[in-house]
Amino acid sequence: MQNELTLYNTLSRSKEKFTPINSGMAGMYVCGPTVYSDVHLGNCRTFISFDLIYRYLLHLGFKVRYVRNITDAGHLEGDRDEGDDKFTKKAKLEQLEPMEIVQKYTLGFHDVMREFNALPPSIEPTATGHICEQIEMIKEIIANGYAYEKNGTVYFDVEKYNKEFSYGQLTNRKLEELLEGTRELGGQDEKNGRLDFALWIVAKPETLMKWLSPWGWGFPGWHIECSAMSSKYLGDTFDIHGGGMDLQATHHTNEIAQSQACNHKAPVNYWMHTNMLTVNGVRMSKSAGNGFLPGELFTGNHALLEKGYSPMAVRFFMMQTHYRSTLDFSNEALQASEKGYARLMNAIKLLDKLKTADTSTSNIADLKQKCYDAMNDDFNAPVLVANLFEGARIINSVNDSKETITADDLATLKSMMHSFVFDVLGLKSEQSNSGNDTALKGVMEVILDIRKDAKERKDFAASDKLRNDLAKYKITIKDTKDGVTWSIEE
RNA sequence: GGUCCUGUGGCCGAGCGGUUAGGCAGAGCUCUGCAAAAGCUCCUACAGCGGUUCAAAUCCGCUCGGGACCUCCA
Repeated sequence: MQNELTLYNTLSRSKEKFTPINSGMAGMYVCGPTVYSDVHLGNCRTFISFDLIYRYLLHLGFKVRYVRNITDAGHLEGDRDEGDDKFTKKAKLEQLEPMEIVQKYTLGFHDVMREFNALPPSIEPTATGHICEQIEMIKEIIANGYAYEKNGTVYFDVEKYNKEFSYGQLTNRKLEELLEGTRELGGQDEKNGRLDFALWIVAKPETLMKWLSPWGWGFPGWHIECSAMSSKYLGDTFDIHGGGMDLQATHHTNEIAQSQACNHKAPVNYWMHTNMLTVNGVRMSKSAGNGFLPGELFTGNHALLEKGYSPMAVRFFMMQTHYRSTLDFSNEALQASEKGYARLMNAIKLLDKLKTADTSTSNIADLKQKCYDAMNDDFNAPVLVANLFEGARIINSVNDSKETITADDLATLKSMMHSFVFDVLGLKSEQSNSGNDTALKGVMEVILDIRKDAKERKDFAASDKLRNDLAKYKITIKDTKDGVTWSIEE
């Protein structure tokens, strides 16, 4: 669509024109959640950012295969490749089977994504469903000489790999620098090198989630699942790999090393990283204990929240910040978004009621182009939103007969507003269902009729009482030139 | 200690060499019985100090803040 899509590639640290491997198609892999606890809002931001990217690629007409995994195995608590995996630990805590933990939090994750109106990915593979692929990949890496086995655990040999490839390329660091920042190996460590990481981890007698491998019973290391599943579904080299910025230095660095060591090819053309959500300037994270659960945000049931915010208000809040900038949470900012979102949606509702004229006072084609320019510039949603507000302004002005619009321009404006707001930004109307209730509609008609009579008699005390009483039930009455309207606030 | 990012009006947040970003809040006006909504107008900022340039929020240097990663985290 008008001009080309560019995106910021972490590999080159610059914006690049997006050229897919296969014309008209796009393969995208995004690191999904580890389902051992509830997703917090910070996690959601990443997935909502990539939902925007997915939606825009679809809007541009790309045939997109979007793969987002579910990590449901392995993933140790520390960096020492020992102890329980996160699922076993949580299972013991909640007295459930590990797979019950997985099921519980996977369902919770899907519920939250649905609330945020995030499209489901094309494929959502699980680590436990791809143990064979991971074992095969590890075997290949060992065969190629980049990994070694010690007592049932397989380690990736980072220093050997670095002799031929650049291990720190994603974060622009040299191996010597990385080694300096790592602690010395303790006496009990069996790894050869300080930076070596586990591909496969030996099971202990009490380990609950384990599989039989050529190296005995064990479970996969965290990084190998993404390498195995991305190459299975998208090929040895694919277009876009995304994830949160916190995964860049370790997880994605190791993914590149694994895939390169296995397939002798760079796995990804464009690496995209989304920035963190912060609270009072500090990153929201599970370990910092400053995260909210989406449910707490919707209900307002949290010490930091003054009130509840609807999923769409929150989504809109996120869309007003670029995905590579940190987004700082605050009640004030969220309330501003809530109002701005309502303003935008109200304008869209007016689109169907506008009267057309022989001339247009605004350049709609130009505005539409600006929307594309914003999104083509590394998915700049905040600028898109600014342009959509310009659209809202035009709609309101035409509605007030302060400006005019031709039928053709109105059709363009309408399709532009709808496709960008609903399809690309992924917003949806939060109109209460009760508004469609025929009984309620009837009652409102009767009430408004009574009020109309009162107003005609200049009995404003009576008409105001009706309006104020209805307000208690969050029903808003507006007297406009063309008559009375009513709506229910969520 | 190392690798980076960042500091924009009351708040959030784009811009990254020459234009009013935008939203919210605030003030005034128009419309209205009033209210709400909407429109118009106003509030015109870029941490500090130097430098480059015809021109800097935007590039360079220094100073002072804030943050991330280097250890599990989206």
